[in-house]
Amino acid sequence: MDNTEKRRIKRRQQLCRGAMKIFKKKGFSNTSMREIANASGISLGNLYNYINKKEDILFMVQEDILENLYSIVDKNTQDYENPIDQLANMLKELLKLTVRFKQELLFIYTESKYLEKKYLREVLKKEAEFVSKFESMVTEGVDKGFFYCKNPALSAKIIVSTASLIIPLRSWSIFPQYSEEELFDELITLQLKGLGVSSI
Amino acid sequence: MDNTEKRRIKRRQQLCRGAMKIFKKKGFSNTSMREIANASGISLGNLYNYINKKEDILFMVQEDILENLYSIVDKNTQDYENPIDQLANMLKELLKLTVRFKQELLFIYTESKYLEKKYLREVLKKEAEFVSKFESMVTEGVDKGFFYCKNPALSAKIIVSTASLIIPLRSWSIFPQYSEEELFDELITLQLKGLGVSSI
Amino acid sequence: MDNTEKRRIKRRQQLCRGAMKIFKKKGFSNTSMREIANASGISLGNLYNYINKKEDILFMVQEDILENLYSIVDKNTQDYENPIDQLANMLKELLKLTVRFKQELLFIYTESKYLEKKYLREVLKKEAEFVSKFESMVTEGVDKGFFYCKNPALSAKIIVSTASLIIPLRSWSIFPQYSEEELFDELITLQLKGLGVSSI
Amino acid sequence: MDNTEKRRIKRRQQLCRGAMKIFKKKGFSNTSMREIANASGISLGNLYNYINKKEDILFMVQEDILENLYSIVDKNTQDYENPIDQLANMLKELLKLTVRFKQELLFIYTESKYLEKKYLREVLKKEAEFVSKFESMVTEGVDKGFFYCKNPALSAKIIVSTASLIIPLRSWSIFPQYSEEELFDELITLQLKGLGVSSI
DNA sequence: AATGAATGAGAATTCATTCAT
DNA sequence: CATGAATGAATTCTCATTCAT
Repeated sequence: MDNTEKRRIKRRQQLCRGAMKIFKKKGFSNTSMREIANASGISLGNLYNYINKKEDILFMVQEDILENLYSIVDKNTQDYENPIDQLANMLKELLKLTVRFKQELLFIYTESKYLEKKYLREVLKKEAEFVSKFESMVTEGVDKGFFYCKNPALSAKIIVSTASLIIPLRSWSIFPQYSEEELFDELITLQLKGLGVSSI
Repeated sequence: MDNTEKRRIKRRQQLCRGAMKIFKKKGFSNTSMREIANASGISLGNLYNYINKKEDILFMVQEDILENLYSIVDKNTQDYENPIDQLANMLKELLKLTVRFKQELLFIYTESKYLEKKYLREVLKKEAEFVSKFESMVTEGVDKGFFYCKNPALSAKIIVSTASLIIPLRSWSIFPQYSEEELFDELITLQLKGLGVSSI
Repeated sequence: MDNTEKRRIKRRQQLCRGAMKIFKKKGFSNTSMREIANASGISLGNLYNYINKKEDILFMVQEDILENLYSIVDKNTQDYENPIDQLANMLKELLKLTVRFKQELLFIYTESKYLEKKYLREVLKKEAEFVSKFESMVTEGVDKGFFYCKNPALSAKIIVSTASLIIPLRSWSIFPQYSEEELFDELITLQLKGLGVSSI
Repeated sequence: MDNTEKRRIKRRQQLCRGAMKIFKKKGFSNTSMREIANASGISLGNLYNYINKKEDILFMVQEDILENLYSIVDKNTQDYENPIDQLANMLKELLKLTVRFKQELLFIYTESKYLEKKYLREVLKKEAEFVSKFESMVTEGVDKGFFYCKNPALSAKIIVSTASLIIPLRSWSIFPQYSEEELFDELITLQLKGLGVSSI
């Protein structure tokens, strides 16, 4: 990797981290390039050596978040013999991550619409890859007789969607009335029972 | 009702309908007052006889959507003797509505952050009222022995959140691979089984 | 006087009094027609039955103030045998009035520039008439040997200008350090001595 | 001084000079930012790199005028042994300057009301400093027996106010009937006699 | 005469992007 | 590559004036 490439990567990270800090507070549309420049420590003019237009930053930031997030999921997921434990564990890890990345995920959910087609497709693809892991897990569990449901792939989609969306989008309705632990337990139990797991 | 009041109501509706048409395409922040004026057939200057600032329109539109939506839910919901049928029916109606109001709901989920505190509280209150209906339904079902779960109110929140969010936010991942009917069935089955309903 | 005329006069007064209330606070340019309408109790549309354009109000108000002011001066001025007493008395009355009408006079001084030529000439004429009273008084006093100065008319102009301008425009520099009475005395003494009056 | 600072100073001057040109004709409130930009040769957007809001220009212009004016007064004022000559000289210089800066001074007198508190205080402080020079001059003259009056500081305020205000605000009543020279002489004589100076 | 809704031009200000240094 | 001044189009909002009732 030559120096040019190193710098590009460093700048890219500065940019993503700086931009996200402001995006959390003000959203993408209401954040000015000047604010992004200040927050990322890159001068306004220099920014444009690394992007072509403001929207590029939106994509970079979302990509950065998802890469970061999914790499953590991968790292934290253990292999269990039992598909039930496996799914329960993955759901719990996912939920814990949605707590940690609540704002970032909300940002992705609410600002993806400003991505141009090309970029949106890439983001959706990244998410679809992640979902497919759950699909195979559920399908396998069904095949092995641990789970029961009519349409395993569809059920997996529903379950992973629920776990991904609920905290970023509905935490206001759940916390502080309930604790994180309560929510995790209730949600995982609900899903597993939904898949026909009788006693947990 | 005097003429002034009549006109206010008519204008308000023009405004909500016109604004929403553009908001769907471009989001709130990227829609200009001029566009809203054109789309609603009210002149730019006259707009400000009915609102104080742009943000007021965001609130009016969201209020208009939710009132409309919840009034339809109420109208379509039948009373069943059996809490299981009752919940299944309400979930199905809700899901059907989230299909019909997919864009409007997405709009609410993604643009609420631009509401000022005062307005946001009102919108959240409206949503909370709706959720509470599910809560009493599930609680009742548990009391009567039809459902089983650890925390009925929390389960209800999870279920209604799932049904509300999944189509507006995840339809891209589900359709066109699966049909609406398939999704409805799978989702409702999953939730009911999650609540301990054995055979459906 | 028919009813139409009576109403015009009543409206004119409502308008002047109402408008001035706001002008004092915000100046002419920063006061909107709507504010003037509200303050004067005349509806926005109806205003335009009595004026042609906003500037007309500026003229009406200034005329109203000056008429009011000069009529009070006339009423309060007594006739003295002695030109010295006469001048001293008139100066004192004038100064007292500039205290009472401080804001109105400041308004005239600072906003006359927005009058169109035609109107400005009328206002200046009204003021010139008033000044000419001082001129004849000083001239007479010089003729009778009570005052001495090179150019009586010019001296009179200077003296009346001083007395008219100082409080509306310089009160911030004089009060609260000095009392009104102190200022009146010092100023009148200064002017009379300036006119060669030896002992006062 | 670095380039940035140099540019700021140059821009500031462009801005003051350009803005004043328009302000003279139309007053502050009726001058648009676009006109100011055009008159000063700075693009509309770039203006806002040097100010925060329109009102800042009002302050900058007034500061610029006063600094300019008072620096000329200082330069032109000679030191005389005799307080009488000294005061006469300063009054004459001041009057000459009020002729030269007639419009600028009128602008300050009539538009200060649009300054925010913070700025207004600064302008008034600048003026007060200037007035205080006259105060010490008169006080000294009284102490040394050249002048006589009850309250020297107050008399000084009256005299300097008269000399400052009369031409900017009353030239229409004096010229062209009288020449500048006539006015200067009459006014100075009047004030000195007012201070008890017997023969001039 | 009286009302206030309606109009659209114009106001101040912001902002993504470019460009000279 | 790095800087931040410069641009001018676009934004939200206001306002004098008109007009239908």
